[in-house]
Amino acid sequence: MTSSKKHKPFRAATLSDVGRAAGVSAMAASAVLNGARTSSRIAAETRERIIEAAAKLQYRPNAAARALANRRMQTLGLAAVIEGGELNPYFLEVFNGILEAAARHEQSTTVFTLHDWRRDASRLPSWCDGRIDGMILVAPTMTAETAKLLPIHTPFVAIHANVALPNVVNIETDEERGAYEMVRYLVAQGHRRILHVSGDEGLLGAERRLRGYKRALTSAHIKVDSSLIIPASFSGESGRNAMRGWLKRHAGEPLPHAVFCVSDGVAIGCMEALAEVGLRVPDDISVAGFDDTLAARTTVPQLTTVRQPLRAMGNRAVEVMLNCIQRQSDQSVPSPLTPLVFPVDLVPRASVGAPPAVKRIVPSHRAVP
Amino acid sequence: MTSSKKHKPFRAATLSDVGRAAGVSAMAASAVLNGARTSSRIAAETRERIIEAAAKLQYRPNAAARALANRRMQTLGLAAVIEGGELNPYFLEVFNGILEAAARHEQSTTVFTLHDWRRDASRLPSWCDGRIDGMILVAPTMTAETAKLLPIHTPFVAIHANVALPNVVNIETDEERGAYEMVRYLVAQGHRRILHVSGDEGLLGAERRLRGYKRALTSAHIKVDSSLIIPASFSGESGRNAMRGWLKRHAGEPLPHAVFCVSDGVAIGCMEALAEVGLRVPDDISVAGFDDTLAARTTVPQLTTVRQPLRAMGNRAVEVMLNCIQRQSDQSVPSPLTPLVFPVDLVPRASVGAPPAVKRIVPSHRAVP
DNA sequence: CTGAAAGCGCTTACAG
DNA sequence: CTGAAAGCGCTTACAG
Repeated sequence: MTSSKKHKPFRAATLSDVGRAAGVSAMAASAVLNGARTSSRIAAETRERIIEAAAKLQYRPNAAARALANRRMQTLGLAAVIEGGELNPYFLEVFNGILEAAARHEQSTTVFTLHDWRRDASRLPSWCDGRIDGMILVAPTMTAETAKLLPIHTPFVAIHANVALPNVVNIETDEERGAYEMVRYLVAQGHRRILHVSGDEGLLGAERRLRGYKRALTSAHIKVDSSLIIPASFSGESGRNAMRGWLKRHAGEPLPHAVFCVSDGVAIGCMEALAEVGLRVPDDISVAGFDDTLAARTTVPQLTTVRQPLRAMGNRAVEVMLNCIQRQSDQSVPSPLTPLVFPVDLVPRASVGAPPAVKRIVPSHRAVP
Repeated sequence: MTSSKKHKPFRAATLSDVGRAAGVSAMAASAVLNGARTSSRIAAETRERIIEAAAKLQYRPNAAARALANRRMQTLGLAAVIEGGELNPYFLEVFNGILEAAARHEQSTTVFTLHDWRRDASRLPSWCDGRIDGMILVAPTMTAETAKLLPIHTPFVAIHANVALPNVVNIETDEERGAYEMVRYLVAQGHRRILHVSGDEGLLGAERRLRGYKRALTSAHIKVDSSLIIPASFSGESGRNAMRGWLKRHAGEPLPHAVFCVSDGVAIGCMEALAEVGLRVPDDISVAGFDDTLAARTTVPQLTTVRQPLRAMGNRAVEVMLNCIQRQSDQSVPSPLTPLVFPVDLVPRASVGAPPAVKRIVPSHRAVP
């Protein structure tokens, strides 16, 4: 193989290549092509030549070189648990919001997956090695102590942390109120025996939802019955199992009028378990979820749920993050805008009807847009 | 503020810092900490000191600097349309497979979202600027011409491309066989009048499924009746409209025994249209889908469908990609392992029963785990 | 076994 | 208005 024909991998054009092609130095090219500020210093005619040369060579500034010089990768990290046999629509919606806002601000988004927060939180620091400028934690389950070990150079924003994390901007929702309003709504439809399929104990979200459930019952003068509170985790499978288990243990006893589930995923699992034994929703039993993920609209019947503005929260996480990053180099930049606690909304759909005992003609429910 | 107290942003430790702390040069530190090959050259005692210093300083090699020197970012790009109802579960499963394999190979995954392939495919080149080492396209819908414009420096792998893309490794499934087997299965249940609600014309997936449908009928000596093939796109809404339209146009005529839909979304739309006119699935008419998305298990009855090994395909995409990247610098590396066409599986659930005319006692269908 | 040098491709002062 | 220089933090030959 001769030297001139050597089959070395093609390389992308660099600033020097562009400069050479345009008969100027690399930094003149830099000023025109990348430098926002200094670009005006270059003569209009030189400018033209440089831009032309860049187009011809398909010049694209090398991200790694840029990052090294600027100490900014223009990339946001996103750490989450996204697996579990069941698909995780919660994640998808938050994710959409983050990607959307990141793209709007011309940031890339790099996704890091954990199998389990407790076990894998220790891996977070290793990802803060210059490949991202900040890290958004989605539904992290970690102790405040662990959070203190996060590298100081990297800003962190958490959405739905299980506890308020130190050194981290926490973004959350008013889950207790969401649960409260859902249960009040069920009561208003005539339900009194309301089963709650709960989330993992110790998770802030699960506890807030449980608190809302209890408070709503109490305020409606319905006694909280602990046999109507069954544990699950946030997965569809656990919801299915929890519902199956309850049905088995309470065979022959009266059904609950309604089931309020800690999440849509759990609610869908419940609906599967109910379908297995031939129970129709909402004719025989009503089911409600929480989150208003995409899946809530794909079930038949569609799921009554509590909407969290997941997308907007993802958006906000990015904006807060960008703000933190800016402040690293420029302390005069003002702090993130409040509120970081987002309100929630009840979304009535077809999975909740009147209880069988008090069946009556009800207007057909329709999806709220 | 005195100079010594200047509040400049903390910086992560560099190799020089580590070298200084250990009393050696930066490249000695580099050899020990990052260089796999040269590391043996360093005296064991020096080694120790360096490792200790690195630990104390929490040294982490800067990814951007490394990428610049190595021309490898250790990051894979992933381009997909992830919004819009139907596609999401599909995407999530592929995504999981990709993230899983990428993490196993210590690659980051950066996600790029498109609103629409035709419009946004032109943005792909701008992302190939050194921030990723290769790009995986998920369900791209682009012309072969557009694919030719993709930068030559970056390897591309596509999962479920709408047409075989040039300069791209294409990973697909045997959709024709999936459709074939589904229709054979319907025939085996006693169905002969089988309606096919098809997908967008020109999409490879839709055409393959249609071909499988026709081939199965022919092989069962059932004449293909073009009035039993109706067009839709891949959305639930189009399925609902297609089914409604057919029912209206063919009022008074005999119903099909079964409906084979091009996707689960379309099948769900069909089920809604059938429910509207009081037809029960599967008692009056059977319905089958394709994809085995989350939604397939949430309908009542659960949907008989065809499963594609999306997760495994995501895995394979990463492995093929890594192989391509290696071959860029080392041409002696062997080519990707076949096969790149994945088999599919029939998933029988409750939405398919016997046709009304040949109704007989059938064992109760249950969900396949 | 260890260090000084050059380079990856960019940017940011600093000279002319 | 434009260019030569130094540096971002690493790696890879090349000397000692």
